[in-house]
Amino acid sequence: MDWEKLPLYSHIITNTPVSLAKTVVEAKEEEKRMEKRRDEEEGKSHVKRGLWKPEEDMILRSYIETHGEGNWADISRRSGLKRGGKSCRLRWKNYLRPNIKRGGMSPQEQDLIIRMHKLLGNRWSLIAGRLPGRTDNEVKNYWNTHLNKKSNSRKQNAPESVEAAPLADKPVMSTEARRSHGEGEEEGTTWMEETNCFGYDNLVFDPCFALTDFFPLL
DNA sequence: AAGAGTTACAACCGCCTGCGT
DNA sequence: GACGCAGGCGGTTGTAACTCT
Repeated sequence: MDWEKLPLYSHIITNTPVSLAKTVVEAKEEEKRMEKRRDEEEGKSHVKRGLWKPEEDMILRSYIETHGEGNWADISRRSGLKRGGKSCRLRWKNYLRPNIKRGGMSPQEQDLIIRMHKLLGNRWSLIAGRLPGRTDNEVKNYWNTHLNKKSNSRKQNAPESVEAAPLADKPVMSTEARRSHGEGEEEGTTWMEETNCFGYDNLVFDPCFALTDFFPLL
């Protein structure tokens, strides 16, 4: 139990006055603020923010290509980029990584996102994991800007849900897209494939797609 | 042409978890 | 068990690009 986060309760058990418990939290926050200010004054805090420049992308990409991923704080230090480790990781993961698919979502992808979201809620990384080349950030953004409205309007206008729509009406992936998603490379069928509960020939049914994705406690 | 409003998406922030010490 | 650190995640914000008036 983190008593510092529960000053109102901690004082009951430990006989610590509320004011004192609060002071501990406030003191820590003040300490953090002071430290930040000191860093800024000393010029230590020169972490760059905002949009990434092409030169920065190039540096990060070439560094990771030679040294590999992992230890992002180290990468940000050693590559000479004045970016935080987290920022480097995010930029690589969402933008620079190979096999990132950019551009608009296909109707299949859109529909899959809607269905997965219905099943999983805002578990963006899990949803993105079923969309090859798409990142959680991209899926999340796409949902917030496009599909959220769409799904709301569907709820209002159409009494029958997406699930109720006949599977035969669903668009089918192009041969090109199938190939790029590795169709024919796996042998055997999964439970998901057999039941084909999403109504697509491919896209989500990779061998790693387990029931535990939906029900992690199983 | 220009300013206001809207949209799309890149990036940041804070919290949580897992792991090593 | 406590602590610190790194990485991952979802929510939120910032901003460039676009559209409307």
